[in-house]
Amino acid sequence: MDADVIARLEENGIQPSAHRVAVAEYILHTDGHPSADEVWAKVGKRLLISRATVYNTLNLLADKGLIRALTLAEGRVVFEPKLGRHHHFIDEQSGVIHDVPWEAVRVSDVEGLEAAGYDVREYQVVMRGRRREVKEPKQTKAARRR
Amino acid sequence: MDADVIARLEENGIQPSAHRVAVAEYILHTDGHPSADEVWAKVGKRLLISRATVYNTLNLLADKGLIRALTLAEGRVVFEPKLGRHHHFIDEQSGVIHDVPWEAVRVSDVEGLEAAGYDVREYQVVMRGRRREVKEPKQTKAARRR
DNA sequence: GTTCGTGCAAACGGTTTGCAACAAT
DNA sequence: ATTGTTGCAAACCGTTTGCACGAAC
Repeated sequence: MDADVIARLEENGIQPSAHRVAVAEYILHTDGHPSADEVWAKVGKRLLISRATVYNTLNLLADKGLIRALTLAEGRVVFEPKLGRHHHFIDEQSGVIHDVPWEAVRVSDVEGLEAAGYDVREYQVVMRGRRREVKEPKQTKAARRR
Repeated sequence: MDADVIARLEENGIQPSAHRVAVAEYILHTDGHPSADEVWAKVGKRLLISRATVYNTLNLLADKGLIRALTLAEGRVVFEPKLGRHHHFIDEQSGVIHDVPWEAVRVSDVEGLEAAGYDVREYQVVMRGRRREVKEPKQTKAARRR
């Protein structure tokens, strides 16, 4: 169950302690964008773990590139398992962040900024608005995934 | 000098007290992206003003749509005078935010997300990387403006 | 017994809030 | 007098840090 998670930790030079594995298991398998406190609330149900350990572990995972830290909404950092490039859509009412597939939006001419002195290492489109209900669960799911 | 600023405040139903005019004058004329504390440091040199008043005023201006609050970097909110649409480039070393002209990058197919249940009200491209020095000041300036 | 990870509580930094003083109408 | 604005300090909240305990090699 956590064999693959342990493997990933070790590959990245992280000692797979029980606590770290628990945090990593949760954050690597979520498709949401939980804050550190939310991770703590969830993982803390299964074993005794302090906020500090959760924060430290998440930062460690982020440093090693296993997950990504996002600061899109105000006042808090959220984490997501690092899966390829994608864009983000933020529901203005609920604050919920949705992943938008890379191919769903096309961005062009970013290379053109090179000449103006901008070495763009990464970029994404950040969208804000409202999320509507959609009839077909297939569509919704496909858009939500990745 | 502050006649136009006062006018803009009144147009938006904001009573133009001396303190509010001072804050508004500063934030509306900057082309940077100062945090509330930075605004306080600057405005505080000219008149006695408390942090609370600066924070309250900036939030008020943001609520009324005169300026925009951004949370791109972690741990702090920065403000910018609301001038049309543009993108943002964040220097990963310094944290400095640069405005990138709307036309410099083209984004297409955002409308296509409508069908997937996303009512996109606004969007922008957020880029991260490193800012290089550029020989021609003309180029640099043009890219930085707006 | 040295090294590393953890829990706890305190510290921290940016932001907000409560409240009494103070305009201005 | 009522209404709204300000300064100050305290509260707040997410996050980090210091430290002593404990497990593992």
